[in-house]
Amino acid sequence: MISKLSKKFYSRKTEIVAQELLGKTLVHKMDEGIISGKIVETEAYLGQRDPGSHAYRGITQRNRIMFGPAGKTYIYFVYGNHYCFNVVTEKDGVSGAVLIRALEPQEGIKLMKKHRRIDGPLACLTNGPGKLTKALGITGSMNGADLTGNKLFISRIVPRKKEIPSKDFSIVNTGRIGIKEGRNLPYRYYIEGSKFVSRTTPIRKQGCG
DNA sequence: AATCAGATTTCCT
DNA sequence: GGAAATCTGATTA
Repeated sequence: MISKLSKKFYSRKTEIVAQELLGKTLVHKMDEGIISGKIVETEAYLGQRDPGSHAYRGITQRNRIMFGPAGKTYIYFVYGNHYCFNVVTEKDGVSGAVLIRALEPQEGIKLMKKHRRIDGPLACLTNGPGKLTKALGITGSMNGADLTGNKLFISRIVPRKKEIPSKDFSIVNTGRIGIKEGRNLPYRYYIEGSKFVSRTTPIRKQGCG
């Protein structure tokens, strides 16, 4: 049984949501077909207390979604080339978001390869924040979209009675990647041993390119 | 394996 | 003007 995560799930502390998103499935239903992947790596970006967060210096045109109600997407453009996909957390009026950094491809692998325009190993398709948005067909026009809708959402497997618990992995907690301020704060989480985490992971070097 | 330019938007010192 | 929550392809050893 599959169940979509509710607004209530997202309306909690950012660090909690970041950890609980691990193992859940991000789904994008497009005209071309369904694309989905298991979330294996996340980072928490807090509000005014967190120097690594876009929300650190208060509300701006770009980051205003982070201050609104939970369960929306916050998508921004970085380094002139890439989109990063976040989910908004916390109560309405409190800023916070979780960056999805890596997925393990599930459905629609052919479409992912088409979007990425590569035909390499599976582990190289969605192992980074810029890569996964491209593979799933997520663009800036979806900024602020509601994750409780039917096109783009996150779901969890609800185990039937007596089945294995849905969380059968350990979480590794480290500092965040790609930022200068607040880099040492322990707000990055990933599934121990996953081969699909982003390339700047000490776990192993990936020959992706 | 390591380093680096280039893509080029949004926000700030 | 310069840095930023990144990735690719080229160049150097």
